[in-house]
Amino acid sequence: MTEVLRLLTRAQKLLRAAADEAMSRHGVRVGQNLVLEVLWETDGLTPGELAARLQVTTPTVVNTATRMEAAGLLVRRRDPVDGRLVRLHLTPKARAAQQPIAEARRLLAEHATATLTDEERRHLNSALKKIIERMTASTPPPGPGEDGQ
Amino acid sequence: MTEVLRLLTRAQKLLRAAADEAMSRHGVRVGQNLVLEVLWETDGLTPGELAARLQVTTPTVVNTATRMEAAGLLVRRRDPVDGRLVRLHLTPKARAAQQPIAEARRLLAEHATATLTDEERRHLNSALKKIIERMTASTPPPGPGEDGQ
DNA sequence: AGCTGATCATTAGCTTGCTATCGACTTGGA
DNA sequence: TCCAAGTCGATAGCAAGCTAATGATCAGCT
Repeated sequence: MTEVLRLLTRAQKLLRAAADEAMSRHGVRVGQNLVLEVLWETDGLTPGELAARLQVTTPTVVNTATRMEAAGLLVRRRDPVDGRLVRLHLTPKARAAQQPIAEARRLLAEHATATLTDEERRHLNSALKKIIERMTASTPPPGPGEDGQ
Repeated sequence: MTEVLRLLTRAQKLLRAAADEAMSRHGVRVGQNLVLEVLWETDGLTPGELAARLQVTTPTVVNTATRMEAAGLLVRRRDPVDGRLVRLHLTPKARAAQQPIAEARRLLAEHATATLTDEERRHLNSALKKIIERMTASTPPPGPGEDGQ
């Protein structure tokens, strides 16, 4: 019964490691990749906005942004209107990486699911969505004695 | 196409967070839980053996073991025959936690997949297994231009 | 017996997540 | 106008993963 937890953990770890290796060939680590994907779409977001979109805490984005700034992938600019805000802007270097990184990610997904049929892929996606919905909806932690039925 | 990567990451993160919260109620963090599950079965393993079973690197086990030792969950004992080896032995405290922790894990898995049919669960498990097999078998990183067909 | 190479665990240092706290800035009410 | 409360980003510190380098011990060969 708890098998699915182990399988999910293992699969995700393998995929993450493969993604990190692939991204690293383009000078981007696996966590930074997600920030890039959002900023490619909408440049100049604040750390808080980014965190909300990535479903991650603000400190995580702040730290990642610091590393990316050091790597020359983005710059911080203070918002001229509201001095509390910081806006994250991609550099040309980050834009240049868009194509190859998106392609690498596509290839990885294709490779990982290469032995699945289209139907199996659909089933997998829908099952994961159900789990996600179940875990986010009200999030009642299953304590001993109560059953989230 | 890359949707499945996002879904897997998100689902695993939600499950890990829920597991961490549940385990923490019994004085065990989510990474330590895995060490416990192996040592409940086979006490006195070395860090290297544990790492191999958990599919994790030795330093990860060493660091986790240090935290668990500080938490009073296990003790290190030098192997009397081979002085290079360290054997990890669970304390009574760790054994006492076995029942509730295993139960919490079972409840979590049940809760997470509560909205899936038995068939969907089987499909999910088999799809994850296929992905794991695909990613471990020879592990050809999909570089640009070549296709792991 | 003694040295060399292999095999362990450990340490150092990194990324990526988290929570809790701090400091700066804005805003609304007195 | 000015102070209090709220809202941001940044920092500190922890867990858990990784790689690379260190250090201790064992084993095999001369």
